Amino acid sequence: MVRRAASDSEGRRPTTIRDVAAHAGVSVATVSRILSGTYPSAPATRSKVMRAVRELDYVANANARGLAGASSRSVAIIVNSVISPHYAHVAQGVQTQAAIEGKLCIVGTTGSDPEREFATVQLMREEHAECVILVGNVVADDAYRARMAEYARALALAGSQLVLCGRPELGPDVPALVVEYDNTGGAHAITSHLLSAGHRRILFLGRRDSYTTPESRILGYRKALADHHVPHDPGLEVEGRMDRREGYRMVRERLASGPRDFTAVFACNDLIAAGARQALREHGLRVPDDVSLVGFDDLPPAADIDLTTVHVPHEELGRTAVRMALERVRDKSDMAEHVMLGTHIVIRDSVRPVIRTD
Amino acid sequence: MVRRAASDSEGRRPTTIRDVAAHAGVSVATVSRILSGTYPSAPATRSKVMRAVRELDYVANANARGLAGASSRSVAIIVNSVISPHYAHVAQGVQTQAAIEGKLCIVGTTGSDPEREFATVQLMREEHAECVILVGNVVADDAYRARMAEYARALALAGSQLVLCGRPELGPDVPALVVEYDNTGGAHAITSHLLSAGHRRILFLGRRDSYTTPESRILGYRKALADHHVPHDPGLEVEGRMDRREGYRMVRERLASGPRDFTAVFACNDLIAAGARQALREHGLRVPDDVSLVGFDDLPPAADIDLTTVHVPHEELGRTAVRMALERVRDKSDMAEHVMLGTHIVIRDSVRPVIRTD
DNA sequence: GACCATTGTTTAACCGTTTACTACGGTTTG
DNA sequence: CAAACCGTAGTAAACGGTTAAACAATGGTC
Repeated sequence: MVRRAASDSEGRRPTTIRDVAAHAGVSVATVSRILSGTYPSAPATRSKVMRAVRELDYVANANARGLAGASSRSVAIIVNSVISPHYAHVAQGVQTQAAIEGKLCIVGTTGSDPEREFATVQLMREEHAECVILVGNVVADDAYRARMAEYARALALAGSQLVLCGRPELGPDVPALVVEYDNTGGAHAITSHLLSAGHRRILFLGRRDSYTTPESRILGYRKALADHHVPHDPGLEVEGRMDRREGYRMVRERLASGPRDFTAVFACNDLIAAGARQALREHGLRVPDDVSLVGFDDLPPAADIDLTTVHVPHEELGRTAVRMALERVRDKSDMAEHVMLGTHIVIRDSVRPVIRTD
Repeated sequence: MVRRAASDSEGRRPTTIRDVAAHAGVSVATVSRILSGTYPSAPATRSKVMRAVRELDYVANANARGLAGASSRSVAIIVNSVISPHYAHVAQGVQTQAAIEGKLCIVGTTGSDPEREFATVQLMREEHAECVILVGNVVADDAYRARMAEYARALALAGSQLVLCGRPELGPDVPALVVEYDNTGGAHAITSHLLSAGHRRILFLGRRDSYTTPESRILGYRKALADHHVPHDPGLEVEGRMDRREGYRMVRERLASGPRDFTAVFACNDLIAAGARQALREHGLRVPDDVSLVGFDDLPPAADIDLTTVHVPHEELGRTAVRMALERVRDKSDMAEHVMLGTHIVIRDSVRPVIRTD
């Protein structure tokens, strides 16, 4: 079996604050106070202690520190997957802000499995993270909401704070912060952009009922149509998941099934747009000359394919989530509980005015 | 607004193991043992305890648990940036394996700043992570190596384990695991692929100076040339950073500066290849008809542009790093300390046999 | 009916910090 | 001149678990 007996496993055990105190000839409390810098101390004592720390290569034990009441130093973020650019960029923002605040970042992934999401939140609760940031869209049925609301309360009770990042709130009395971005507004703006260019039949790719993100985007699309008095044809809303392959599939199937009945495509995100673009090309249709194409997200690949799209402030989303949560936890102030960050369209070269053939 | 006033901030403090014990009518020790499942217990007691846990919504305090000697539950990973696909994929592997082993994952980012890297390792030491995985290439001068070697020793002393992932080892007596992949072999293979297609003048795009990854890739390139008895022209090795923009720049400048003197391009990674491809196209050169193009990494964008490239087992890299480190920490066995994962070329549609014009 | 092995539980000693209290010289102050 | 104050530093009690060792209950054996 494993021996971790004090005898052999480690010739020396790691240095503790006691060792430092002894080495510097002061008390443990003094060392603690000097290291946390939260107390006046005589310069002489201070330098004695610092020297001891250096000589013994001492680092504090985060567990002990956390136990003894000092607030934990960590921020938790839970995402579907680390390799999705969308989540990665939000995570980057979280990282950045966490680093600024001197915290470190615990990451959990769920693979889009609600059960794993719950389990991960629980883990973060064990870990006493200062806040738990849940990012990304999700199927939001009532059972889910109710259960997550419980978790939010449990976190609050433990002095932590749940943050919903890029997803709608759980309910009126749930102690959770919400940092959203304007999906509907962005979709409205970019649809209007197409409409202003004269497009009337705009294919929407990526409809998925009950997923919050595509749902609010499609709302913006419909509203823009209505505002421009363009009749809404539900047949133009194609259903599919939010990845490149699906974008390819949706357009390919659409083109195979009959004559082209649209002049522009609004892909629910840039990945879908990339796939759609490929399918269009393979069908001999050039973007933007033959078909206009827009996306949503403005992640790096969008620039690569000159895609006009909606910019989502991913990193700012992450940073804001951390900032708000920490202020909340620190001051217990009555700060905003719901923030909506703006989106705006980024015009590149994937839209052309429609040429009226009639 | 929400009231979180200090007075009632916590009407109840979070549940402790003592509360559970009282509620179940057993001792604290019994609860602890039943929860960690590391001790026989009567079914009746067990169910009493579990019920109490459920009723009180108890979760253990990770800090206390970590303090009391049970090994920590976390794995640390340090990367340059979360939004780089390369790192993201390795991180995904780390996440996956960590989840399997029931650990969670602390992530630190360095922004390629060695100083921040050191600081982050130190933080992970405080945090008592079971292992610290350092991923990505780095300028590896002697001073850096020596200092990192010290950190490796400090970690080992504390029962943790440094893992270098995708970078060369620090030195002979440094207690650090190394999980690499075969950069040189991959570069050799794909260069040979081009050579077999008849290409003789192959432009190499990437950085040469002291960064470990491009350095070992260029070595494979040169060796393949030598093996095929093709004269090596240093003028074909173009210098630039490892991103898309630079790939674009390098090719553009090259084409602007004189007649095209190459038939194929070996981009040091897929991003460079994507940029190069765009520059080629803008210059009226089609891939692969006019110019063959290969990359390195095999990340998703490569498939999008039909790029023949070298597959790097990113996720496996991460998984292996965690697996090895944990076995090491557990058994203190004399396992392999240095693993080299294989790479292989993935043939898509970006290479054509050269048409001899002479 | 005393003895023993087995099983299940409790007692108590840590783990390494933080943080009230407290102590103590030396100034001010009333 | 005693009292209040100030800046530092020490003492010791948490913090919430784990775990070795002690202990009680149980049933089987001679």
